[in-house]
Amino acid sequence: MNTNRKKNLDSNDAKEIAVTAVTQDAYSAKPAPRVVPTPSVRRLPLYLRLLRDYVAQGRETISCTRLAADLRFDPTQVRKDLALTGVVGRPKVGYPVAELIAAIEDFLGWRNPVNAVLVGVGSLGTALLGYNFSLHGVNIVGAFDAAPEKVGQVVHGREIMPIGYLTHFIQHRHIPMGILAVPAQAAQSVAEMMVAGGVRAIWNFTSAALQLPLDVLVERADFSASLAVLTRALAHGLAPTPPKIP
Amino acid sequence: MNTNRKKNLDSNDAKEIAVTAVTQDAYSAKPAPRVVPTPSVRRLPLYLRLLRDYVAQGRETISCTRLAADLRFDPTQVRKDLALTGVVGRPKVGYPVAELIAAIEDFLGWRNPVNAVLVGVGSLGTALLGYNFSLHGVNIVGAFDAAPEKVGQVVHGREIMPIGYLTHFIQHRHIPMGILAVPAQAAQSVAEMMVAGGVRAIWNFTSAALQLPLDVLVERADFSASLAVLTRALAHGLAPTPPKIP
DNA sequence: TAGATTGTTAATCGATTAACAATC
DNA sequence: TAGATTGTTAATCGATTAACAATC
Repeated sequence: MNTNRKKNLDSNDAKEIAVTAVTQDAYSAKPAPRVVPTPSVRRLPLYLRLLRDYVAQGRETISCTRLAADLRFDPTQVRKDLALTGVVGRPKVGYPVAELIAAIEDFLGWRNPVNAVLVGVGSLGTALLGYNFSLHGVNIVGAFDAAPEKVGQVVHGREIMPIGYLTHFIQHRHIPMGILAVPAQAAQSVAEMMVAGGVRAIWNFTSAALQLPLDVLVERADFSASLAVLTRALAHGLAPTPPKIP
Repeated sequence: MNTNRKKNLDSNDAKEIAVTAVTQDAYSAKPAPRVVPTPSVRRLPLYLRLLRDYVAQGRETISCTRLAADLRFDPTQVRKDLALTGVVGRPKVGYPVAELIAAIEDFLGWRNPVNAVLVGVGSLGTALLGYNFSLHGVNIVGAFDAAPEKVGQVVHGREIMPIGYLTHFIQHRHIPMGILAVPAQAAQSVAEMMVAGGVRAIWNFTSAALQLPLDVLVERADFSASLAVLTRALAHGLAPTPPKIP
């Protein structure tokens, strides 16, 4: 009981601060939690995806039990995650599906896409330009490449601009996000150009460890972490099932 | 001290079990830890990447302090992660770079690539076929697509086969890994064909929540989790820096 | 009503970070 | 040698899971 004292005090502090927040910000009935767990944020798109399926099936409410089963999550975890959106469920009934969808989209900022530039129109960059991320909160409004022969080409509706224009373009159009799809050797210098232009976040598809100001958010998206998990597992105990000869 | 008792007992158990493991498996001087933390496995490729740079710079040893600084990690965390590989460092000197590289590659299974099939040769699938993952533990040895007009085409050196051949191909060639790059609606059924063929792991680039036997490892690689983190942060407090007018 | 399901607090679990003796 | 750096244990932190009263 004694080692828990600190933790309990923390909980009490949190409650008090939350109450204060209500006083300060009378607009929202429920104060947003001060800090949102990143794992929860990462899971929210999974719920969103399923909720859209439920709508297509004509469901109007859904229980956390069902969501949890479909995702192989713990039901309590689902309840905690959904609570972040402020939507309340009804015992015995579940959560209103349409309301949840809207609340998650709002929570993630997917209702108001931010503009982004993409640098590096190789095969991955081309694939990214082909996606429409506008329902996922991002609009790619400019594409750049260092290769002179690529500049001027139109890929998925965007004309490729020279790297030399990058910083000015970001600055001029107040672009908050950069997508890095260049070769690893070029990553650091292109990232610096992005930051010089004023981006606040970088989606980094390269394997480079970027050295940037701490207030720039870098989200790693290179494949090596996934591959490490998969290959390590396969190399140690996850052998292929013996093929069933029919 | 009393709430910690359980935890301490656990540590002791671990030690005893580890000792038992040594007795059972006399080959390795240091027994591999029973369970390897996934976050550590995900970080190992980052070290590997930096270590290769250090080699290129002519370094023969590297301290965890330096690695930690370059990656903005805690030095203790780096020591813990590197300890997984079994490589020992020398106080005041650091870790031998070449040895670490080899040990990490071994640990991840990147010295002996596993075979994989890719299904869905759209823009992302094409990009993935263009990568050479053989230094990252994976060889894509077959590509499949449902569209009859794609079948027979050669993309990055692989002839696209019809989905109908998928299960047999996996079974016949003992392929342990499948890469899912199909539209979300097709994901579940293609995944089931992969499992029917005998894959033990699936690299899932779709947003679908797959319902598969629990002993099949599914590694999620769709973009929505990353996007959620980025857009949520930008929508709440990470505004673009005001452009500095020169 | 009875009981499934929510919202929330407490307990557990696991990962990260701090502390420090050993040592090169 | 002196002190930077390792290896490892202990402490902290944060996320997940269990428990359970409230309630529809």
